[in-house]
Amino acid sequence: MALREEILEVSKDILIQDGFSKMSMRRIARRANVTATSIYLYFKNKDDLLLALIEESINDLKNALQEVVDPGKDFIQQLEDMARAYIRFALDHPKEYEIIYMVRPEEMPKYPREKFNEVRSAYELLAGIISKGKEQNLIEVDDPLISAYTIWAQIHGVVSVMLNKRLDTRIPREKFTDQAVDHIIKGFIIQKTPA
Amino acid sequence: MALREEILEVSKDILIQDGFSKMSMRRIARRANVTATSIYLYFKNKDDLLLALIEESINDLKNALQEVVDPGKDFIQQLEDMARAYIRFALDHPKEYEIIYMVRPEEMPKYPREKFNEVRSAYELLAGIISKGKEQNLIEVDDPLISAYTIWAQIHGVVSVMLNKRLDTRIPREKFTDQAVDHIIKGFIIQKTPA
DNA sequence: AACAAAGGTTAACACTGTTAAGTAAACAGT
DNA sequence: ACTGTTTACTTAACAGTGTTAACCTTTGTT
Repeated sequence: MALREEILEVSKDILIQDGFSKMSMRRIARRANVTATSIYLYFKNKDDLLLALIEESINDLKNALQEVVDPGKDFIQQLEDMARAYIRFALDHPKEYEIIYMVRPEEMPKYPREKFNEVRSAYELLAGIISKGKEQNLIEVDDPLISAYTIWAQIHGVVSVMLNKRLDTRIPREKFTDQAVDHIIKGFIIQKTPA
Repeated sequence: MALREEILEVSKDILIQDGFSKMSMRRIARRANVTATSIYLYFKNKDDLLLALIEESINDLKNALQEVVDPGKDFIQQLEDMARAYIRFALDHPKEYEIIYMVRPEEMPKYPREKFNEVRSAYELLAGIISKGKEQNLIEVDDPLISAYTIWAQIHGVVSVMLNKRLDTRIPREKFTDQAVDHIIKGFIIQKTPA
């Protein structure tokens, strides 16, 4: 059973150091001092292995977010903290973040629905915060879950543009993230004092 | 020279119908009634071919956006039209949209910088609209280009969550996009009348 | 007629994911 | 102590991959 963990570790190393295209069964096996076929004793196929890696990464992200949650803080501050934690995680562990969104679902129809529930719990972390804001009438929200997804999606977009190096070189990263976070949050807040 | 176009067309067909993993040089060649090596007469390698496909898709997206631009319309309406046109394009041509963001830059360091300039022109389409809003003091903007990227990123995130089937099944797609567009735009607008 | 370029081809190399079949060691039951 | 079975792995093979070097034809030019 130790080999399973070894395979996961080696796979992740290769993925991070050498890139996705270099992550072949034989290469993984070689670095784990077994043959490629041994991997199939612990994973149904390559997709299944990839899935396990995705799961790990999702958990890491979830933990990074969980760490930053502080119910004592002001509501808007909480939203901002989470957004920034998310962005920081993605920029600090770009490969790990990429893994999460790497699966092209059309090519992986076997992707088990229930696996996504672990991501869901992260959404619900955010939805919880939003619900509180709603109670305090600080925020204009219909369904907190939808709002959580909306915020999530927007942040993911911001991050993904940066990770894919799609950002104009003339734009400083920090200014971009600052403005993005600012706008995303403002999109939800009820502004009581017009500028 | 006609073969080059034939290859592009066949490649796109395979990519859309059979998925990325099935898009092999030999399969493309077979369907174009040539041998795989012939492709190398027109494209340096597979990445180069993929790049050409990306370029095509970007242009299609750009055209879809261009169609919707109408300077006669109200500024906020223009923003919304563009956002909706973008989302519609992505949802109507998911594979084509995916192609645009398919490149994993780490694995494709040869990606020529200047190619991105064509995307840039699309950003500048958006930046132009934003500039007008700034002049009219309808919008709170520092640098229109940054804002254009921010909006773009947010919309991309929204779209990408849906395309990757990451959206909670309990959430109706339309409600999600409506709310997303609403919030993204509101994040930029100076609200004069608090609710 | 001779030469060169254009537009292809065949054969091969070193890889890929995956499967069927085999092996060798550890353990369990009688 | 002899079976039988399970566990953990290996070897060999299949069909496919991207890519290159070398080789043909056909076409056009001088």
